[in-house]
Parts: sequence; structure tokens; C-alpha cells
Amino acid sequence: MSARRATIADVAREARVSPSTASVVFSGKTAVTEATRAKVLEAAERLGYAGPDPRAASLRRGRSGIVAVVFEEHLGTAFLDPVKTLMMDGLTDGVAPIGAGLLLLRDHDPSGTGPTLTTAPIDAAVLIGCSGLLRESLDAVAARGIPVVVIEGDAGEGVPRIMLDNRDAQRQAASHLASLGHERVALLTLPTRAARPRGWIVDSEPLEIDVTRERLLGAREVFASAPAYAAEASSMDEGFLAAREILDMPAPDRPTAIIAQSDLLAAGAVRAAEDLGLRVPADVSITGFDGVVVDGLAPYELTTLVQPAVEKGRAAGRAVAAMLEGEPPPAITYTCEFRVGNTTAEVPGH
Amino acid sequence: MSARRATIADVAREARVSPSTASVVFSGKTAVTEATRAKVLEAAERLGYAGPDPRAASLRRGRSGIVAVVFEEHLGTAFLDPVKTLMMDGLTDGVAPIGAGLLLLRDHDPSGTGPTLTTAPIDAAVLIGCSGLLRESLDAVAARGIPVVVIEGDAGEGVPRIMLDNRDAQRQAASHLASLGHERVALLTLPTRAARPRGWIVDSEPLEIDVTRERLLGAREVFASAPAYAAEASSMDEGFLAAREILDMPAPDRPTAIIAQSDLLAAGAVRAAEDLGLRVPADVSITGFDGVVVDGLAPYELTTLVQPAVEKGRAAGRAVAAMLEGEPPPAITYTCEFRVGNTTAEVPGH
DNA sequence: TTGTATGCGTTATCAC
DNA sequence: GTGATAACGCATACAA
Repeated sequence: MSARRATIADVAREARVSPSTASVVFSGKTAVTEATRAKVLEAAERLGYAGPDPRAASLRRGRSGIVAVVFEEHLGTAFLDPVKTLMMDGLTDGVAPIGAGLLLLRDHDPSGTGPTLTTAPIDAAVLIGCSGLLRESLDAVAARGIPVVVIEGDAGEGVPRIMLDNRDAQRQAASHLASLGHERVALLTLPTRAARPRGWIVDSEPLEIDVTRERLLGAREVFASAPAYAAEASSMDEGFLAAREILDMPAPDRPTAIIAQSDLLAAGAVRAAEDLGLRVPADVSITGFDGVVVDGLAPYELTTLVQPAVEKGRAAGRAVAAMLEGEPPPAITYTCEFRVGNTTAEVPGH
Repeated sequence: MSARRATIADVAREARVSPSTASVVFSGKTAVTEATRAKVLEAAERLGYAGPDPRAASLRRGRSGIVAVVFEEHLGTAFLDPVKTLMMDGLTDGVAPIGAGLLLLRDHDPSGTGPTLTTAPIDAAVLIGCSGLLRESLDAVAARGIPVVVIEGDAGEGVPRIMLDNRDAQRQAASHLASLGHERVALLTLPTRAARPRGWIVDSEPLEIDVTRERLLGAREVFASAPAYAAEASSMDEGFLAAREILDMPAPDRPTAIIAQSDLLAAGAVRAAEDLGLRVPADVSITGFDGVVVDGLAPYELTTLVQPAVEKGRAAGRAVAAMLEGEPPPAITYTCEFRVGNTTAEVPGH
């Protein structure tokens, strides 16, 4: 009934032991007589003490048991992306040994009220991509000695990265199309920057998002002047809308192939082609990226690049765990596996 | 170069101001002369001070800016469920006004090393479902005065709930089937408890998960003796496997309808029926639950119960936000909307 | 095994 | 607008 909530000091007093003894009873770090243990627990019960305050404990320990996961986008949409979901899956796995919880954070919090990399009580951070905005807060985090790992992004010197051979991989897909005789190829890309409306990419446009840029450059190594259209997100709906514009022209000019930067976009493109009365792959070839299972695309099986998404997440988790133990940060690059499906074929009239 | 990291006290000393003044410069809670502000910032710069330590700040303030989201299952799989994803979406929305981050937690951490409801520095908690195990830690949380809201679960007296009319809703679907002449109906349910292997539910079996129980009881109000088979999770694969067993018998005994407790399960069941050479809905009627878009199920459109998943998450977020402001906890019940698709029809030979 | 003493880094309160 | 002071609640080194 006291206005103030009971603290461990109160419990110690009530149990007639010292604060440190009471503390030890709860932390279990040192052996305690069964008798005193019971005394303390009993006193705690009487006072309605619910165990050590995590805030105070984390200050004292210097650890909060929390790892931040920073997304570039709205959190709700992040989980609509199967690749992100798989990465989260691996991430939970990777941090399990150190028993950390995952705190969902946004790269740039538009509300400005939320916790950020610099204001949240975190032990480490995993960045999914890394925009310019984020780079600033990163200095503060580094200054504090908080381990940071970035998955597919460049967070500057000294920040270990979990990488993917995006450029090489995308080039393989492009080469595959070239070998099938395709020449008029269009690129269907992920967003080039946050909150960009869908539309054709102009040459002068900065490609702020690493994944988008690398995959685009990989494709252009084969098709140097291929036009590129950026979707607003990685979803079938976006792929559908984008592909409808891309394919919206008479036959001689219409692209004979679309290189999509994600499987969801590719799946949407397949739908769009069908919608326009085009056959895949007879009239239009389409490649994806990710190698995720796209529900309901059967009987199509995308020609795509299979990336180890779960493994990437797991590696990131393990990396921050290692760094928290004082071990050196590993830098890892994963490679994609090119998989030929039935959405690519020789160019029409070949 | 010092072994110790600089604190705000060091900065104050370096800038020749009091600690409180230095603090105010960073928190911005009080007006400060531009001159002193510059002095302090400069000193911070020199000392490599990266701003207030969130751990200490949260101890002092009594707020960490973190809201826990507690799942009953492996976190990775939680995001494979579209309903959960939608709820998370709404949840981020709901807590945005108080600017809180979401900490992902598991109901029962098997590793035992992770942060839990009682050891994590949280301001509030949102439970997705509530198992018996969780109930214990809940007392501790309540004792600490931390607001808790539960979505679709019973967390005991005094814990406000965001509910769904599961029982009534499921009864509607059952009545619909009854009105179409169905009599031999099987139930395809969600798990009855954590980590239960898939298989037929026996009468004596405790139904620990509220959603499963309520929907089952709703269906049994119409088909009192309908056999029920529990899947291991809510996925198309599970639905497929379960339905194959359910439908694995000669025609006179085979169920003419399956009431699935989720759209994913229903979609899997549709596939299983096709696989067995049965037509949907001519030979077998199938109903779902959730009203989510199941990619690739076209041309089928499930007869299902549409639930406001995003709204549920948002309501939960708003509820904890309100409670943190000292307002009384709202208790909300949402209702499903019954939607007839093309996966249900009159019983064969009617 | 238990107790004593101290500091973790901040911020709220109040007086000036 | 600025400064002095006092918590916030705990865990650890060390002594007993």
C-alpha cells in the first residue's frame, strides 16, 4: 500500500539480510543457504517485490540484452517481404546463444518520437541496408562501442558486412538472357531510395540503395542501355503495375525480356504479361531474384537467383554475438545460385 | 584515449558548466543560452561523448520506450502467418504516438538465456495469445505496474483484452454449411497447444489455445460430433497434409465439408482435395477463417470469416499507450464478417 | 556464506 | 538561464 514500489533494499531489510545477499538470491550468481534464500523470497512475497528492476540492472551490468534490428522501411511492410522474414528467422537463431531480444527499429523515424539507434538501450545493432541518414547516428553508436553489423549495405569503414554477390549474380541472369538471343531487355528494379514513387529511372538519378544499384549495374554489364523502371516496393502488386507499363508498347519495340530484382516483382510481371495476352516465356522472358517460394505461381517456376536469406540473418546474429564477446568481427560474402526455371526462353523469332 | 568512456559529468566539467546544464543541452527540456549550448556541444565533441547513455536515462526516467510483443511461437514462424504480420503492422501504428519500439519476445524461451517479460526493460507488453506458462510471469509484470494487453487470449483478471467473436463467427460458417445440407463435416484446427504434433483431437484433450478452442466450440454448436484434426501450424503445407488425412477414406464416410480454422489451412485443404481428385466445392466444401489474401489460390475464393487483423493490432497499441498515460484500459471485441466465396456448395446428391 | 561500501550515468527538483 | 543536490535500483569487489 506504500506509494513507493518495493526495492531490493526493502526486501533485504524486511528479511534482515544485507542488500547484496538479497541481490544474490535473485541473480543466483553465488551460493546461498537454503534458509536465507527462503527468508528473502518470503520477504519479497510479503512486499510484493517482483524481482530486480531491469532498467537498474541493465545500467549496473552495462548490458540490456537487446539487439536492435534496423529496417529502412515501414515495419509493417518489412514483414511482407519473404526475404526479410527469412532473415529475421535466421537472426533470431543467430542471437539465441547470447540470449538477446530483438528490438524493431526504423532507419528514419518520421514521427521523430520513437526510440532510435542512439536513444534505445541496446547492446548491438543489425542494419538491414544502410541509407545516408543512418550513417550519422552510426557514428554515435560506434563512439559508444556498440557492435554493429550491416546486411547488404555500406555503413562505412569498420562496420562489418554480410554481403551478397548481387552484381555478379545479376550478371549471370543477364548473360543467360543474352545467350538466348535477347537484346531488348528492360529492368524492373527495387526502389532506388526511400519513398520514391514508381517510375522509370533516369540516368542522373542517384541510386541510394545498394542492393538496387548493384543488381542494376550487374544487368547493365550485359545490357548496357537497358531501360530501368523502379517499383515502389517488392511485391507482386508492384511488379504487376510496373510490368504493365514496361510492356505497354507495340511489338517491335516491346522488350522481349524483363530482369526483375526480386521474385515477387517477377511474379507480378508474369501476371501482367498474361494480363496483356502475352505468353511467358514464349513472348516475354522474365527472371527473378531471391529464390523464395512464390505461392500460387504454379505452373511457372521462375528463372532466378537463389540467395541464402536465412543464412544471412544467422550470420549477422552470430557476428554481433561474437563482437559482444570481444572477438573480431567477421566479414562474410554469400553467393547466389543461378537456377533456370520455365520463365525464360529463346527470343521470339530466333 | 581514456580507458573510461566519457560521461555527461565529464562533459560538464570540460565545458565548465554544471551537470544539470549539460544534461539540459542534450534533452532540450529547458531553454539554454546559445553560448553555453555551443560550449557544451564542443566539449562533448572533444571528449567523444555520444549523448546520454540510454540505460542510465531509462533508469532515471522510469521509461525505456520499449513495448514488448510476446508470441507463443518461434519468432521466425510468427511472421510467416499473414494475420500476425497484419497485426504487427497495426501495432506499430498504435504505439507510434508514444514513440515506442517493439521488442520481440517469446512466450516461453526454451534457451532460457533470453530476455523475458520480467527481465527486459519494457514499459508495456502486448501478448499475442496467452498460454499457461505466461500467466506466471504476468503476475510479476503486473506487480511492477507495467500495462499489459492481450490479443485473443485470456491473461486473467484485470488484463484488458482485444477480442474477436471467434465462436459466433465460426458458428456462422458452420450454419452456412448446414443450410447447404452438409452433415458429415470435419474440422481442421490450429494447434491445441504449443508443439503438438499434427493429428486427430481426442475428446479428453485439453484445448489450451483460446482461439483454437473457441472456433472449435463454435463449429460444434452446429455439428456437435464433428471430428477434429489439428495441424501443427497455420500454413498451406500443414493444411495440405491434414486434409489429405481427413479426406483419406471411401466416399460414403468421407466428409463432405471441411471447416478450417485459418485461410492458409483452408487453401492447403483445397489443394489436397484437388490432389485426391475431388472437386471443390462440388465434392467437398471448404471454409476458411481470417479473410487474408491467399496468393495463388485463384480461381478459388474462400468462403471465410474476415477478421480486422490490422485493426486488432492497432487497438492493442493504442490500449497500452492509453494505459501508460494513466487512462483506463479499454476492452474491445471485434466481430468477423462472413464472406461467401466459391469453395462451398450444396452437399453432393442433395 | 554474508555484509559493507561504492558507483553505474543520468535527470528532476528546487533554489538562485 | 544556471547550478547544487539527491535520488533512480541495483550488482559487484572486497572484507569479514
